Amino acid sequence: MSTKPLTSFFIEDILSIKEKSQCNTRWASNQSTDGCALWIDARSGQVSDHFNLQDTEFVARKESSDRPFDDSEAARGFTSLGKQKRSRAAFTHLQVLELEKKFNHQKYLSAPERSHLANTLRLTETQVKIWFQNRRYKTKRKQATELHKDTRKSEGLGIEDDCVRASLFDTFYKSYQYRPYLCDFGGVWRPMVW
DNA sequence: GCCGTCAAGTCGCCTC
DNA sequence: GAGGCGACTTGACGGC
Repeated sequence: MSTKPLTSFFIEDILSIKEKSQCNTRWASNQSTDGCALWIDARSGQVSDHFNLQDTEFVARKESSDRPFDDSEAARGFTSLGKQKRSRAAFTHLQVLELEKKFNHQKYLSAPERSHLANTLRLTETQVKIWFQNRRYKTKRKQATELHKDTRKSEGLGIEDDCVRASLFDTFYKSYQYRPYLCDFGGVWRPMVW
């Protein structure tokens, strides 16, 4: 594998990817304009070979090589009790990046959009669906935590508007839950202000 | 060893 | 009844 010096451009990208995705720090990627990507060891600062985005096998080989793999039962996906081990797919940084980009643009996908994204990222439609489901729930939980913090901060100061607004949003959210495609938040996902 | 993260599993609900 | 949703829970994994 050839290596190239790390430019400041890539350092910035690695930092932003690390902050955004909170994935492990070993590999970060940057898509270049010619549809290829550079894979960078974030610890050593070395850049790997240029490879085409379609070559996801490269990614799989690279990531699986990070872990020792032997012929034991565990390596074949079985526990000592003979039960099949549950697998946990780790999406590549590039996949997460694209999913995040799409999520920032729209919080719900139609079936064709999901299918297209799944094909583009070489994931299954179910994986894309579950990723969006989990991502929405994560966002909601984060918002709830922050609201709870704000509420505690403003307690006793007569600041109740936010709570009223949150309550209205909650009502809207519940009615919107099963009709997700009827509403477009216009890019930024936040509580609606009536 | 504990803890946080995250993909996937489960359950109950809703729409069509 | 199928398929999608939110609201959890579970289990694998990595960081400390």
